[in-house]
Amino acid sequence: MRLSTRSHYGLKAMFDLAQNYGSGPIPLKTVAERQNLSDHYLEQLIAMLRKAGLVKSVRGAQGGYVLAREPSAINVGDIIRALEGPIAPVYCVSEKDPGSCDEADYCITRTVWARVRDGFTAVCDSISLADMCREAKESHKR
Amino acid sequence: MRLSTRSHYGLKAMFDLAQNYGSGPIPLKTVAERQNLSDHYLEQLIAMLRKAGLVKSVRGAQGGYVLAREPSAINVGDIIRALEGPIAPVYCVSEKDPGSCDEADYCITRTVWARVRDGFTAVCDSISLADMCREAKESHKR
DNA sequence: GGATATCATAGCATAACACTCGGGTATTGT
DNA sequence: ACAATACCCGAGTGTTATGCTATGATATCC
Repeated sequence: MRLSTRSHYGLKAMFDLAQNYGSGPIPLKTVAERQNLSDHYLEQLIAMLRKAGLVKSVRGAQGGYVLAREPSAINVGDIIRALEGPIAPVYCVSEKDPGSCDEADYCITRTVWARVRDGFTAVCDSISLADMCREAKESHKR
Repeated sequence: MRLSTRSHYGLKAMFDLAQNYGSGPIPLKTVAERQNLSDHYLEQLIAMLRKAGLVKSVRGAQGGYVLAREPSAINVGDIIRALEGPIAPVYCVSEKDPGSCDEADYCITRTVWARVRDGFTAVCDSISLADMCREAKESHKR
């Protein structure tokens, strides 16, 4: 099981924006430098996040990106879905468009994959950016 | 999030062997036909399962494959690991060889991926082939 | 010894991934 | 006005994984 680096980088970037939430728009270059990512590549990723309605952009000088909602209202699952598409361990149990499998009715393996998917999404949807910020604060104390 | 078809096909094949557990070795061609898979490709997959110690082979005429252990002692996680390698949403939290990330100590996103991984493995390791056989029997009643 | 199987390796077309590059457009401050 | 800043967009590219197919060798049973 593997996610692409899109999720990896995307979560880093979103976490960065969450930690700076309230300080106005943050230029992408700043995020890329802080998180040690290629800024050109990150641009493509943030475009996906913008189209998914997770971030808002402010163009021009002193512009940048801001979270579209409060950190507590954005969770890891949102980010993964925006960057990797609907969550599906195998195509026939895709979140979106269940996939047309003629064995769907009686296929036992299918129900297994559905449970695997649900276990995965349960975790992803239970962790918000706000949770991560809180955790970061606590780990910094020590 | 996506698994390759290896897991998809592999689970189907292993489930087939589980349902025929106790009837001696099953030739791969039979499994492939029943599960509607390319037998040549399945051969490669079962080789991986054999090397992982999940199935035993009997060569020659009247030969075939048998589960190496009882269906209750083989779970979905075993099969996925055999076919896809160690489970890791992102490289830095791989089950095997955690990956050398210099940010590992303080990286918050890393702890998130670890939780995602654990949620995933918890489900996979909780479903055995025996469970699937039982489920199949019950759904057949109806 | 022939039929039936597993075993092993190589090859190959397609697609996804992880970028880079080169521009264009909007906004701000001077 | 104009330059600097920063978002926006599409095309191109090397690498890797995927999902096969094909060919042949080896072992075992009857």
